Amino acid sequence: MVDQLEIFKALSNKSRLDILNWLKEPQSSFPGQEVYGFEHGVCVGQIQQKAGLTQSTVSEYLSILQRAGLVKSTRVGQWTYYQRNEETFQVLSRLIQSEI
Amino acid sequence: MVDQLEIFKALSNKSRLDILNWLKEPQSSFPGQEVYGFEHGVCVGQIQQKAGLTQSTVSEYLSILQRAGLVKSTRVGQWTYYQRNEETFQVLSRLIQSEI
DNA sequence: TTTACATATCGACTTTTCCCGATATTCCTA
DNA sequence: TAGGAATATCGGGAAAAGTCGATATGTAAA
Repeated sequence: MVDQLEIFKALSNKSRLDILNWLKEPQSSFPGQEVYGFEHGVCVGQIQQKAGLTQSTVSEYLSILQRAGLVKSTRVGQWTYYQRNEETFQVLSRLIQSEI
Repeated sequence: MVDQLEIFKALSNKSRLDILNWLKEPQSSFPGQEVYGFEHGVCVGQIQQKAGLTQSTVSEYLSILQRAGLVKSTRVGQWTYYQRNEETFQVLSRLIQSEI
């Protein structure tokens, strides 16, 4: 169950759009961070560094993206890895074509 | 030239989403208003009544939607008719599939 | 089991958005 | 060309979003 409005609000912020874009191709967006591995996505710290925002802000933004269904997270040890939830993007794309 | 961020901001409001939806099928969304004709879209007053917002707010919202490229307007006499700009919706849909 | 680190949450402040009433502009008609 | 109707713009108060620093929570390693 997707909430259009919540998705659009989540997408109404430059930094959050950037983050989603970086997560499209983690290896090229976060070079030299292979040490963390990318199987589960990218961890908060890496994103924070690249975004140039505080840790709390990035954590908050990732929650917003997750609540909207645009990303999903996996906890591995002390790290939380985030990756895109492509399904939602597909649903949204179709929604815009037919529903909105 | 579409500005993603501007589009998403325009879509981040319940009333504006409603308006876009009403404009999908003017005849069924605005019954009994055939007197105005629908060739050029729907005029501000009709939308205002249905939205239950003030005239100034609706006018403002329509400007926001227009700046984002989601609607286009035609002035006919003292009326300004608004209609959807379907092209932008198609572009946006594809953008979400491939770019964002 | 204490410590150190990664992330999440909280409280506060600033900026933006929402939405209104009042006023201005545009255009038609008498 | 004066008046009236439709729309646009302006100024402002309230609510929401953006963003931070400080603190709490969870997890791993010493």
